[in-house]
Formats: sequence, structure tokens, C-alpha cells
Amino acid sequence: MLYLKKYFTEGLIQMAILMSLCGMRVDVGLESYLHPSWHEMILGPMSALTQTQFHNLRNRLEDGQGLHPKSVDLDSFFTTRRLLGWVHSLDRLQVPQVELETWLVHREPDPLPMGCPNQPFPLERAPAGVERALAGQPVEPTARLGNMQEEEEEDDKETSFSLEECLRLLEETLPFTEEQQLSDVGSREGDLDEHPLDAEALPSPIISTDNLSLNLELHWQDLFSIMEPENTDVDMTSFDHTLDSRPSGTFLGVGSEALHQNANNLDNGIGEVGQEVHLMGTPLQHGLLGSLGQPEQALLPLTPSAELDDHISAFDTRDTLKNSNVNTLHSHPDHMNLLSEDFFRRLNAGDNLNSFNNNLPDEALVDNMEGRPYPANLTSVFLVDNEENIEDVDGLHSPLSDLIDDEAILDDIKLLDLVLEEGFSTEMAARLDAEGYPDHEIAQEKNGNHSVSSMAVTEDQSQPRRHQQGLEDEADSDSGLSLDFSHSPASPSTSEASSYSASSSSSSDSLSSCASTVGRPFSRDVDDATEEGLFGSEMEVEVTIKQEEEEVEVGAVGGGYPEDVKLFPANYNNHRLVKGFPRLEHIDHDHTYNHPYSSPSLGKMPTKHAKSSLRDNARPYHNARRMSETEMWSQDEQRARALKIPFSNELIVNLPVEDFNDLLINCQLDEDQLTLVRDIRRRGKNKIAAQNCRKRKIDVLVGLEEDVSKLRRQHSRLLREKQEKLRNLQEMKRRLASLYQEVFSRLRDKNGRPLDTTEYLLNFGPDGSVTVSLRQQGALLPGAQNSKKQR
DNA sequence: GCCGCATGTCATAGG
DNA sequence: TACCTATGACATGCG
Repeated sequence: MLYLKKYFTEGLIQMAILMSLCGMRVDVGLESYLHPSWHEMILGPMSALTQTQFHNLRNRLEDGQGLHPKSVDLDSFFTTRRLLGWVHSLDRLQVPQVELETWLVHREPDPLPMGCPNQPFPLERAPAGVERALAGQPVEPTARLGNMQEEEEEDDKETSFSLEECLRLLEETLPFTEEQQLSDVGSREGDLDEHPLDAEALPSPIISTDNLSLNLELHWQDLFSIMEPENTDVDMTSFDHTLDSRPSGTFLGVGSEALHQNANNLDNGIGEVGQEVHLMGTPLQHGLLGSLGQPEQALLPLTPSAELDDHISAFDTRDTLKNSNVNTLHSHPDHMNLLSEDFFRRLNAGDNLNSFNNNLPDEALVDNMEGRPYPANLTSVFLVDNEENIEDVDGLHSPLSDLIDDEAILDDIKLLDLVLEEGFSTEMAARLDAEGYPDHEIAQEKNGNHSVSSMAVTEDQSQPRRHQQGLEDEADSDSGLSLDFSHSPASPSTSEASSYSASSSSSSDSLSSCASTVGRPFSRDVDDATEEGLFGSEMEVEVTIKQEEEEVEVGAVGGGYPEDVKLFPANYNNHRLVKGFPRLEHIDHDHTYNHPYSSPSLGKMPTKHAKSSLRDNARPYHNARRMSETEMWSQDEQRARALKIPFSNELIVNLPVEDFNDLLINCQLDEDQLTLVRDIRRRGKNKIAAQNCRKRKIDVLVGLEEDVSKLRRQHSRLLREKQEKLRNLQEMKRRLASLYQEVFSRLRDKNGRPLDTTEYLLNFGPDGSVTVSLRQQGALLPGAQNSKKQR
């Protein structure tokens, strides 16, 4: 009996110790049952240890007096404090989050002394239901926690825990590892149900009942329903501002922010905080949950003890690891020493920070984006996104990008726009519009050769599509290829034939009016060109004409050049304008009949043939100054002007032979003039022919290259097919050999023995029959007839 | 000065 | 036979 009583008594004592360890006040009056010596022996002089919170890190009292945390006088001390807190709480009525903020402000400047082992106020200020629930909870410490408590008791021989130790203990206790954090990348929100903080993953809570959870959840909901409309400001501005304005408020701020995170994740936050608090200890549990769970509780004078601060620190460290609020932590390096080295290292490591970034809540990201220093990986993330967006363009080369990248096209567009805007849109366009020129007439006039305008009309009538191409084409067609008159270089004959055949009467008219034409063979061109407008190269040449005219003073027959050169913008003489515009650039090298005043070099004696042809009529120009090619006249033009040829070179070149002959006859030219005119015609046609020839040659080369590429592709394809056929053939041979072997293996001689493959062979008949014969004799075995197989 | 390219020109063959 | 076209070859200018 005594044994049982002793056993029961000791069991009660042990239970009281455990309850005390859990933060519950245990007043079982052991003193009345125990002899003082026993009491001393059982509880020892360190009996206060039973009520010492192992998570109490700084056992110092507020007033600074050296009250030992294990002293039994602490009970009365905290009772007094609790009562004072009640009194102080009566004069305040504040919004919870404001209270939180005030709490932070008041705490930091002068950290309260530590060591409130059994600080009861959070518990007592907790809701009654919670308190009852807590008070009535069966104490079910897990083995792990028990071990931890034992360790803590051992460690508590020292006066306090360092935060590092607490963190270390936290990390050892929690199964929440970095890997698990990393595994949470991409699931920062809403996945906390699967978070390692789940009940399965956490150590079993000391106190865990459904009622408690329900009450806590209700309190959380009440809290968040109040805080929700304002929590954003509180969390993101007030807390940050508070933290920034103070040197050492990090963990409170972080903790608050972490609480906010939990507030945003209500469903998960309850479990997390609750379990976390359970793990960390009762004061924190009740302090946080009690105050946060009930708004009015937050009005309590949450005397910010260092104990609570440390709880929050530990809590926040844990939660910070979860939420990876790197920014806030990083903004307060003074408190970095409160973190474990591992965490610190990860915090400063770029690659690890990436994982933190991945875990960053949205608020933190926003915070980072507002200018706070954020990890480089965050930047890299954005950069990657941008690069991917760009890379998308580069990776998949879109036709549009190709088009945009084509500088030549852009230059062409720019130059074309410039030509249209500056060259034609202003003065000439207005002028032509005032003169009532229809579009096709404008296009004709841009050819700059009025003497052939009638034929040009015919040409345009025969090819109306050319007009539909707009002024650009007309301007381009007015290039120095002299194809503007003879049409496409690819089919000069056809175009010429069509135009000239259809315009024979027109040409006849022009011929009939030879007298008048002769009167101004070139000057009229000039006049027409200058008065009615030229484009691009013609304008450029026009200026050159005027300069040449002043210097050489060699006028055409009856020619008089108007001095309205300034009709055209000066930049039309700008050589750079033409650069990058192949068709206009080509004009620079065009020396001949393409336009009335194309300009080969005067001193240029092209070939021996040219020299021979020029010996009679081009010598006067030999003394002319050497000019740039853009300033030069066509040699034949020069010669024609020298010999007073009354036709334009275009007319000479492009007229049908009949009309040309009539022209020569009607104009009564002398021998030199006839020779020159014929040479001009010959060279002009040959020039066009040469251009066409070269174009064809290029086309042929391009076609050959394409053919080569096509043949190479075909060759590669044939090689692949050949290899595939060979592989198939090998496979067929292999299968045939296997089949042969299989068939042969099933054959037996008359004695029932397998046939020797070296002596016999199979013969496959055309009808599908298979016979066995001797290799040497080739005769059928008598007995083998039976083994004849029909395939 | 050399080189490549573009162009003009001549000679010539062929239609 | 005259004319035209195509083309090779050459010369020249330019970048």
C-alpha cells in the first residue's frame, strides 16, 4: 500500500513537473504532503526550474534587478505585473493592428529586461474559452519533446539560452528543411496545406484539441476580419516604416509581417502558428495567439518582454525561412547574427537566394520592386523573362523581324518617302495639280522626255498596270537604265515592240514635227524636265546639267536652258541620298541614254572602239575638266550636242527602225551626224542588251545555285534511302538465314537424325515448295521427300 | 596601289 | 542584207 501511495505521489509530482514545464501553473500544495527535506530533495533548490520556460532566452527582469529566474518570487512578480497590465489595458481602445504597431515601437528603443519565465499575462489575457481549453488540455508531451525538454533542462543549468541555440534547437526540432523549402518553389501561396508545418510533419503538439483549434481559428478569423481592410498598409508601410526608423526592430517587424502572411493564409496560418507556438512554448503561444486571436486582447499592455521578442524571433526565423522574407531580413543586417549561420549563408548566396525568391510572397516581391535591395536572382528572373520574350523573337525568326532587320528595305522605304515628300509632294505636286495633270500624265512627265510623251502615253495605255504601281514605280522606272522608255529590261523587245508598234502614228507625228523638234532637241527635254518635274536621278542630273552648261557652254541646237534649277531640293544632289537605294544608286553609274542628261565622264575614253568612234566628234570634250561621274554627261550625249544632233538619245535609241530611218531621212543629217546617230543607237541598244544579258546571267547563276542546292538535297536524300535499303536488305538476309536455319533444324533423315547443313541444302521451288538435296549431288534424298515442306 | 564590283562599250555570232 | 539580240572581252569608275 505504501508502495502504491508512494508511486502515486511520485506520479503526481512528475505530472506537476511536466505541467510546469508546459507553462501551466501548478499549485498542488506539495509542501503540505512532503516533508521540507523531501520537498527539497524532490524539487531541489532549483524547483523553479519546473516553471522555467526552456525557451526563455534572456532571464532578466524588467527592472533590472537580479531576480533569479528560478526564484519562487517570480510568481508574485508576475502576478503584480499581470494586474498592472490589466489596469493599463483599461484605458486603451485601439485597433488591433495599431496596437501591434505601437507595441513594436514601444519595445525597441529600450528592450525590456528578460526573464519572465512564467509570465502569465498572455495566458490570462487569452480568451476564456481558450484559457479553459488550454487549462483543461491533457498534457501529452511527445517523446521527442520530452527529450527536448530534458535537454533544455540540462541546458537550462545555464541562466539562459542564446538565440542561436534556440534557432539551432528549432531547426533540429522542425523537420522543415531547406530542401523542403526548395520544394515549395512555385507554391508560395495556397499550398501551405502541404507545407511541412502540417501536423504530420511537425512534432506532436503539446496541446492539441479540436476545441482549441476551433477557438483559435475563430479568433484568427475575428482578427483578420478586422485587420483585413487595413492590413496591407499596416504590414507594408507601417511595419516597414517602423523597422526602418528604428535600428533594431527586425524580428518584430518580420514577425508581424510573417503574421500577416499567416493572415493571408488563414487556413494554413492557424495550424502553423498554433503548432509553432506549441512547439516554441506556452507564452508565445498565448501571447501571440491570444493577442492576435482576439482583437480586444491586443489592447492589453503586451509588455514587450524580451521573452516574447525572442519567441517572435524564433517564430519569425522559422516563418521567415518559410516565407523567405529576405528583403526584410536583409534590410536589417544588425539582426542577422540572430540567424543561424546556415541561413545567413544561404541568405547571402545568390543561388540560394533564388530559392528564397521563389518562396518570396507577393508582398515581398512588391517590396523588392519598390526599390529595396533584392537578390540578384530576382533580377535574373526578370531578365530571363525579358530575354525569353526577346528570344522568342530571335529564336523563331519571324518574317516580320526579317523584314525589319533588312536595312536595305528600310533604307529604300526611307529614301522613297523622302523622295516622295521632298521631291514631288510640295512644289511639283502642287504645280502639276494646278495644271490639271492627271496621274498618268504626271507619270509621263516624270519620264522627263517630252519628245516621247506620246509614245509614253501609248506605252501606258498598253501597260496600264504600270500606272497602278504609283509614282514610286514611275520614279524608279525613270532610272538610268533607259528602261523607262523601253520598259522592262527583261523583255525589252516585247515592250518596245508593243509600244512602238502601237505608237507608230505617234512617232510619225513626232517625226512629222521634226522641224519643231529639231528646234529644241535637248532644251525641250530640259525644259520639260525642269518645268514638269523630275524625280531622283533626273533631278540630280538636272543640277549637273546646269553646272555643265555653265562651264562647257555647249548648248544643243537651239537649246536654251531655263535657270530654274532651284526648283528641286538641294539634297537631290546629295549623293548619300541615293546610297542604299539600289535602283537610284545605279543612276550614278548610268552614263548614257537612260535619261536625257546622263553623264559619262568627259575625259573618259572607254575603249579603243570608243576612241575610234570619238576621234571625229568627241574631241572637243577632251579638254573639258574631268568631272565626277554624276556630273558627267553621256558621251554620246556630248557628241550629239557637239554635232548638233536634233534628237534626244532616247529617241534615237528607242525608235523603231522604220521610224528611225524616216527620222534620219527627214532631218537631212550629214555623214558625221548619221554616223553618230547610228552609233548612238547601236551603243544604246547594246547597252540595254548588255544589261539584260548580265541580268540573265545572274539569273542563270542563281538558278544554277538553286539547282545545285536542290541536287545536293536530293543526293543526300538518295543516300539516306540507300542506307535504309541496305539496312533493310541486311535485315532480310538475316531473317532469311534464321528462317533457313530453323527450317533445316526441323528436318530429319530417315533415321530421325538432324540433317547436316554441310551435306544438304534446301531448294526453294517456284511454287513455294521446299525440297532437300545433297549439296554435291543435288539429288533429292529419298527419305527427304517426306520432309518436304510447303511454305 | 590593289581588288572587286558595276557599268559601258565593242566585236562578234546568231537569229 | 540590214537589223537586232546575246554575249564575251575590255576599259573605266568607285568604294
